[in-house]
Amino acid sequence: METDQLIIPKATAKRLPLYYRFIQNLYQSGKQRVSSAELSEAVKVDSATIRRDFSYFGALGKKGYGYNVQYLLSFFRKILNQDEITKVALIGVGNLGTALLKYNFTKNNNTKIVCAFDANQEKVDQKFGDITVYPMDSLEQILSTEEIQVVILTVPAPVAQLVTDRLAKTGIKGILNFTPARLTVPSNIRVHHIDLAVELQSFVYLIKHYSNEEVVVGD
Amino acid sequence: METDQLIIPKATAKRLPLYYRFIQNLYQSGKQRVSSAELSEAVKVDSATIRRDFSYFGALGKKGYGYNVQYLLSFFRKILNQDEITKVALIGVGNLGTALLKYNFTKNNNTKIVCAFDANQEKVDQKFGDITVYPMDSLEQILSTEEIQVVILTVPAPVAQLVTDRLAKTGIKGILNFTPARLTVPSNIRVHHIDLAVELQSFVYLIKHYSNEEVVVGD
DNA sequence: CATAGTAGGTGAATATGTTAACAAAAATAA
DNA sequence: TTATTTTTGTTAACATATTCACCTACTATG
Repeated sequence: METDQLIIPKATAKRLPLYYRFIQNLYQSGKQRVSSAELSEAVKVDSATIRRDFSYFGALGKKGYGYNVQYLLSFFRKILNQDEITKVALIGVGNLGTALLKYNFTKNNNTKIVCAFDANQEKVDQKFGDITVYPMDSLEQILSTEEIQVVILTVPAPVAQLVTDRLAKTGIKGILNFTPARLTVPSNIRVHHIDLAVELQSFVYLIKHYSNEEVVVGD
Repeated sequence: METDQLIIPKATAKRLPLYYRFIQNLYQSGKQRVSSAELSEAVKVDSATIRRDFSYFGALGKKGYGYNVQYLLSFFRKILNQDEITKVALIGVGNLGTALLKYNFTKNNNTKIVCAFDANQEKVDQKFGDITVYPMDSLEQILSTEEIQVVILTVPAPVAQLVTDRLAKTGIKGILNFTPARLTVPSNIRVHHIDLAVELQSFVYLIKHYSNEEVVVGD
């Protein structure tokens, strides 16, 4: 919440959860130490990039040895706020929304979808595990009482901006937008687009127009 | 398919489908011309970036006028191969897989999921529109006869690499990987990861650690 | 036809990200 | 202990991407 003094490059920040997950696996499998080379093999990120990423947080490893798995794990847990769960709401319980509700984000993760909203009366009051679907009327009220900061938006594209305008008046900090709409938001709200059609289409473009110089993994 | 002479920066390539979709909207709404500033407002990409992106394809616009919508549209249609549909297969008809099957990619899009696969006998032979679910046994055979080049992978993480190894022996060119597994593939196959848990978690990290210097949209 | 205004294309500056290469330090082996 | 190997952390080179700022060409107007 506090404006951190230590600013990590965005590209690095995006890889942190990936590192965290893999370090967890290592720990669970009983491994004591790991080198940047091994990690690289597993997460498909260049080992120099991994060392550079880690080095933003100081000297986490030991020369000639590598990184201590348990130490790394506890360090990343702190960095990624794993102890404090971030509450998330999901708006739009359609096909994708439902899939995300059933997706167990909390596993290996500090985020949890705690409530959902839908305009369709038939979907209201449905339950997905311990998540209840509420009517759109109650949006502002519940977001406020639940103190929700992040919203996953999976509504139909034509209403995306309308819903966003309502969200803009709440205490929301970020919108993870799965709709194709490019949202207009006030500057205190951050938007991250995951546009599945664009992802698929640009992937196809890449495949058709670039000879395989090299295996490209990740973004 | 041919090793294109004209190589566009990857960052630009990823934005092309976005531009295309918006130009389509403009065209359908009867607009004749558009400036990079207007486009910028709509797709939330800096206008200079848009002009630079377009300029890789030559001079598409006219100074003092902007871009002709119809011309842009037909140009991008060609660029993005909109006339030839790319066949896609989906493997793993779980929650997310099902959502993607119901997602109408073909609308505004040159890609179509033509078949699906699942290991669960109960899901085999189900129909989603005109898409049939086949058993995993028939994977290689159907991918080959359907001449499929791109696969969407939505299987459970523990079997992702196993399925990938089978895919590696087919004529597949690309895997759109929605599983958390980081796949090992031969160099003739391209992988693009969309890791929803990582996306959510790194988004939360961003929100918590970066003061809102500016609204950040997109990747 | 002249003039004011608009808006694309692009060189140059800046910003961001990745990677090779290597010195230093620690681990390991002999 | 000493030599050898391993592996980090980091400098410097490189690669990619974004943005500014401006020139130029065209449009629109009177």
